[in-house]
Amino acid sequence: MNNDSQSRQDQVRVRFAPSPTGYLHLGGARTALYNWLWARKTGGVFLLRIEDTDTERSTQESLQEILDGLTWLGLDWDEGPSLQTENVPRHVEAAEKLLKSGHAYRCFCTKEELESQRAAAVENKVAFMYDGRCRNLSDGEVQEKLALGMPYVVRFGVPRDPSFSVAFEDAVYGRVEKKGQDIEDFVILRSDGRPLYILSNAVDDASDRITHVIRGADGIANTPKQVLVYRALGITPPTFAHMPLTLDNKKAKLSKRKHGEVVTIAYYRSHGFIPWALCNFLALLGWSSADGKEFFTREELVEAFDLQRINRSNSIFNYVPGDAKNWTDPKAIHFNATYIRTMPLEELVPYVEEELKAEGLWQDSYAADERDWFFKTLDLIRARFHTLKDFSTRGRCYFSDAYEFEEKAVKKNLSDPILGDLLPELADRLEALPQFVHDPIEDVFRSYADRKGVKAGLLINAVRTAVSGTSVGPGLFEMLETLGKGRVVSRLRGIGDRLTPAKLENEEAVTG
RNA sequence: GGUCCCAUCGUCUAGAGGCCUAGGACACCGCCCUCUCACGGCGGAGACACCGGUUCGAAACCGGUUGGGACUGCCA
Repeated sequence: MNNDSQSRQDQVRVRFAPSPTGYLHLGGARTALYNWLWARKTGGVFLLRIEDTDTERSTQESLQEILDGLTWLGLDWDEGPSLQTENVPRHVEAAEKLLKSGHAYRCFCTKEELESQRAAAVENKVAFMYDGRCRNLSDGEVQEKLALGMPYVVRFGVPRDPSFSVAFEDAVYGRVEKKGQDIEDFVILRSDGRPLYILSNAVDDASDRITHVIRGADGIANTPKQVLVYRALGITPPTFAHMPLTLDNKKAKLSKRKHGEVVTIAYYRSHGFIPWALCNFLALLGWSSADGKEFFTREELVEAFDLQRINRSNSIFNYVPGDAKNWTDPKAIHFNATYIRTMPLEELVPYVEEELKAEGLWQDSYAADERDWFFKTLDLIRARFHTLKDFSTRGRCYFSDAYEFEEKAVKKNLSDPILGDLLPELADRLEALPQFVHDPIEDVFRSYADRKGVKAGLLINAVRTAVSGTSVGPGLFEMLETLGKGRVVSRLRGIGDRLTPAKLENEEAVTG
């Protein structure tokens, strides 16, 4: 019992706190992942808090997409999602407390005044920082302005002792210290009374009893301000762990506006990624395991993950626009392909089922009478696939007779005129086989090639293209066995009109 | 402009002063395997940004330079 309450007190509590103003993107997912990993590793709690205080930009669709994305990735949360807007009264209360304790003050400067000051500073290339003029207003002056109904914001009054500085120990970056004189008297409450991020975030982290704030390094700059808020409120700040940012190949921030859908999680879902493959890839952007291992099951990654092994330098998401083969970071594709190729079949099957259903290629028998055939087929074809999409595109010929013929493949493998005579005869011989399995099929090909004085390769490649439409794929004899006698024979017999340009012309002449 | 952070192959990274003529992964190239394409195996090319200092010894520590990034909102 005692132990329980003790451990509850020490229990790690982390959160993912996105603002629902856009899509769940790679950076956000990685932040969520690191938090989730830390919670799972420590037996802690992972909570989800939606920071929707920017009411102008927050949308329901965005929130839904974030939730869907996290669910798809398998990053389950233990508490929430809570909405930050519901906590606004608590934030305002904190601001009032700070006002009373003298840590904050009312500032009556208008936006316009500040903006012109800022513009002038930029023009003169000098640092702009609010000069704190309202800080020295007497009680009488404040009352007077309030009586006049003048709008005001609430600013945090940073101690102005020249020797004052704030410091915190970052779990990734080490000690971070900032001089008080380099910190502006920042706004914590807008003139309409709504709280701002620095305040809300700190107050919510405190009331959510967050122990570790794991977030992007872009948050490091305002962490000293938040530490100031915590202290003024008499709260012990959480441990901060800032993770390096992920940038594009020009070292610019990843954004949907600039890079398009490729930075959104939804894109990977719709383009045939295994969710865990994406997580595994993302984990390695800014973190590495001590033993150099790269592929992890969830359990293994939870076990191996450690805040201390998070990098300090930004990483680059190696996406090159316009590269058809590498439509996203090549290493991400490699991870996905490796998962597809090596994961337990029973785990892969549901993903493929979903894909085939979406493309109208699914048969209920695949889960019943033909289950064994289905598993065997997936096992045969998955080795060459990069995404789940490949099962419905490149793998189409295994599930449907309506597969495409690649022009290049037809030209390469079906252009020899002799095939017009060979293929139908070969079909007859295959049809006559009592056992339509690998070795007998191969015997038919080899002996028929011998008899006709052609290379077996000619027949093999021609048949591959005839039954699948492409020039690449698994070993032909296993492929034919999987396809089954009926399909193979009918496809070979139906191939006539695709055979040679000469033959095509003849047929046209006859018809015309 | 100011404050802060970062700096190893094209990319992700290992590296806590001698284990480094710098290791792994992806991508690339070659060879092998082979009915094609993958997989796999073997091999190749490919990096410590620069300059100083500390030290017997520096990729590692210190300083500077350069480069990059973050922040600099009554956004989050």
